[in-house]
Amino acid sequence: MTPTGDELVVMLAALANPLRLRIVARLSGGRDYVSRMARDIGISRPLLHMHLQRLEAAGLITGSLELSEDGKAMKYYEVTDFHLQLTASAVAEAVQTLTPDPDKSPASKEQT
Amino acid sequence: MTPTGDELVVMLAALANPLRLRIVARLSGGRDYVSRMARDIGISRPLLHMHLQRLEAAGLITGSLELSEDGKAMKYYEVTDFHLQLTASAVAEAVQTLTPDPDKSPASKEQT
DNA sequence: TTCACCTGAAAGAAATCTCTTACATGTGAA
DNA sequence: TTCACATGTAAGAGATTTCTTTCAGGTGAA
Repeated sequence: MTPTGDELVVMLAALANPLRLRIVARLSGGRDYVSRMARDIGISRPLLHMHLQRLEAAGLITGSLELSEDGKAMKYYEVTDFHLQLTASAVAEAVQTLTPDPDKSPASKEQT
Repeated sequence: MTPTGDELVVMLAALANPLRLRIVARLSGGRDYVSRMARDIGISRPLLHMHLQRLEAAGLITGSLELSEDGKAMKYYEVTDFHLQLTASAVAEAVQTLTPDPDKSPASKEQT
């Protein structure tokens, strides 16, 4: 349940944007489909699409393609109930499961 | 105490980076000064300097310039005890104190 | 003086993120 | 058929982030 270090980075990066925060805030009030949100928020649909993908990739929202009564395909998104606890020690723990950066490790310099 | 929407974005952006997470993790184990951390972590001092500034600007760490016994200037950093609660509704609340995006507001189109 | 340590900051390359415009798909109704 | 709605994706400009290299200052000790 606790995200790995890498997952945490993805989640934080997804939330570290005003527009995406607005999107999450909006969806926390109920599910909605792409085109309507784009109209309401006042941004282009492709742009919203991109932000939604980013949020979904982070596991913060989920989307499902549904058919409306009149037969149109609508993609509804809703928030997942994530809850992250961010403190220095929580970060310290998450870092342990962070993919090592091949470059910066102390590594023995012998034997390439 | 609860950060505004704008502050939250800055904090999240500061944490949304593997290297900066490592820095926070390290400082959570005790204060340290710049050059030593750079050596240990294995990155250049200017680069570390930049990341530290970013974390300090977000209020996650604080630095203080001190004089060591042998008279050298050392900049020590330590973590602040931040704790962020990240949930959809917390985001919804923070968004209310987000600086409005002049562009995307519904705004009356008359009278430029 | 020269060396080893500490600090800060500027310049530029490379990668990533954000956003717009444009194109292509499908449906039901007029 | 054409319109109004829905979906997705690709191409490119512009801004930001990340990182290296280079320069500048300071201290105490050899």
